[in-house]
Amino acid sequence: MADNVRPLRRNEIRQHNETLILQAAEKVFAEAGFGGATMQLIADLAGLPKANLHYYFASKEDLYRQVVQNIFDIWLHAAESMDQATGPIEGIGAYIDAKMEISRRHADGSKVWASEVMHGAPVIQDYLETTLRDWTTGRVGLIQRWIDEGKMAPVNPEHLLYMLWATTQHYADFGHQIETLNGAPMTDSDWQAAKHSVKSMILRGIGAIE
Amino acid sequence: MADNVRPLRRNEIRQHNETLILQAAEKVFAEAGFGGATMQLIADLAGLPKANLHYYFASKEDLYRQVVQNIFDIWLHAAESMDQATGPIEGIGAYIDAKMEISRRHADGSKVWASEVMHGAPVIQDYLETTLRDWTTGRVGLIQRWIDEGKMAPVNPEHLLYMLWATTQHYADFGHQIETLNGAPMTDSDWQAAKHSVKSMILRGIGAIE
DNA sequence: TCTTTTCCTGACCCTATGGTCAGCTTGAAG
DNA sequence: CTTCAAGCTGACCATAGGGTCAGGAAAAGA
Repeated sequence: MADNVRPLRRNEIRQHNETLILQAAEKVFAEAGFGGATMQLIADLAGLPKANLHYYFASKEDLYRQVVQNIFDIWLHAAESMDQATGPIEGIGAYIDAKMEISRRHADGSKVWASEVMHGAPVIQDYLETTLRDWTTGRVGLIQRWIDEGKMAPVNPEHLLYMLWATTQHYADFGHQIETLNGAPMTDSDWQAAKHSVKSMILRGIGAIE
Repeated sequence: MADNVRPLRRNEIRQHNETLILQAAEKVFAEAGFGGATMQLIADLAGLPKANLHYYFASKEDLYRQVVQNIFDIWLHAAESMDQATGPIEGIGAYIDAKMEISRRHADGSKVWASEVMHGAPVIQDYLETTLRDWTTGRVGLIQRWIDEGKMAPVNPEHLLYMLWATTQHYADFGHQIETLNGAPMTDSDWQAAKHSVKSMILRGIGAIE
C-alpha cells in the first residue's frame, strides 16, 4: 500500500498543521497545565519541529489562548440544547446530555478550561464578563419562568447552573480519580449509567420528576 | 511600641518556618499550578530567602507533596462527619456542610488537589488507590444501607458521591467564575444560600426529603 | 520556466529557575 | 564562656525552555 501523500495544497497545509498543533497543545496543556507544558512537548506530539510552532503561533500564550477559545465555543454550543425546550425535563435533561458528552469527548479541553478558571481566568476573563454572564442571565430567566409556571420547585437558578456545570464537568476533570476508584476506564455503559444517575438525581432534586 | 520579637526557641523556629512556607506554597501552587509556581515566588510570599526553603524542603516536588498531603488529610477528616449519622438527611447534610466549609476556608488547597488529580495524580496516586478507595467503599456501603432501609431513593451510591464532591468543590475550584458572574466576592449570606441550595437540591434528588 | 510567496527548520540566544554550597549567625547545652 | 549543632543566606552553577533568524524547500502564479 503506497503512502497516499498527495502534496497538500497551500491552504490545506496551513489548516492541517494548525489543527495538528492545536490538538497536541490541548492535550499537553491538559496534562501539564500552562506552566508545565513546553513547546517542545507539544511539537513532539504534533510531530513537527518546535520552530514550526512559532511559525503558526506567535507565542506559547497565543497558542494557549486559541485552545481555550476552542473549548469555550464548544461549551457555549452545548448550551443551546437548553433553549428550545418547553420545560425542565427536556431542557435540563438535554443540557446534561450535551455536557456529559463534552466531558467524554473533550476531556482534555474541559481540563484546560478548568485550569484556566482555577488560575483566575487570566486569558478569558473578558469572556466570563460578557458572553458567559449574558448566557447565564438568560438561562436564569428561563429557569425562573419554569419555576413560575410550576414546572419545577423554586430552587435558586444560579446554584442550579453551578450544580449542572460541576457535576457534568467532574466526569472529565476528575476522570482520573473516577477511573482509579472504578478500577478501570469508563466503558460505554458506565457513561450511560453516569448520565442517567446525574439526570435522575438533578431532575428529582429540582422537583421536575417524581 | 517595641517589636515583641522574643527570640524563638529552636523547635519553634522549625515549626514556624515550615508552616510559613507551606502556607505560601499552597497559595502559589493554587494560583500558578505546579509548573507555573516558582520557588522564588513562594519564598517572597513567605518572606524568606529562597535558599532557606531548600533548607527545610529538599526540592520543589517535596514541598508540593507535603502541600497535597495536607489537603488530603483535611479532606479525609471532613469525611468523618458522615459516619455517626443515622440517615441521609443528617449524614449527607453534615458532609455537605463540612465540604462547603472546606471550599470556603481552604479554597487554595482545594485547587491544588483538583490540579493534582486533573494531571493524573502523579504524587498521590497511591493514596487514591488505598485510603480513598477504602473510604469510598465504606461510604458506598453506608449509603446502600440507607437505601435498603428505605431512607432514600435507590440511587447509585458512587455517582452520588461524585455529585457531592463535584458540587461542593466547585465553589472553591471555580470560585473565580462564580464571583465574576456574581459581580462580587461571596458574602457570608451567599455562602449560606449556596450551602442551602446544594443541600436541598441533593437531599431532594436522592429522595431523602419532600 | 522564472518569480514570488509561503512554508519550513537547524542552530542559536538569553533569561528564568531549581538547586548547591561555603561560610556565617544564633540558640542551647555543659 | 565555650562548644556545638541548628539555622540561615548571598553568590553561584547548570540547564531548560521560550523565542529568533537566516537561509533553504516547495507550491502558486505569470
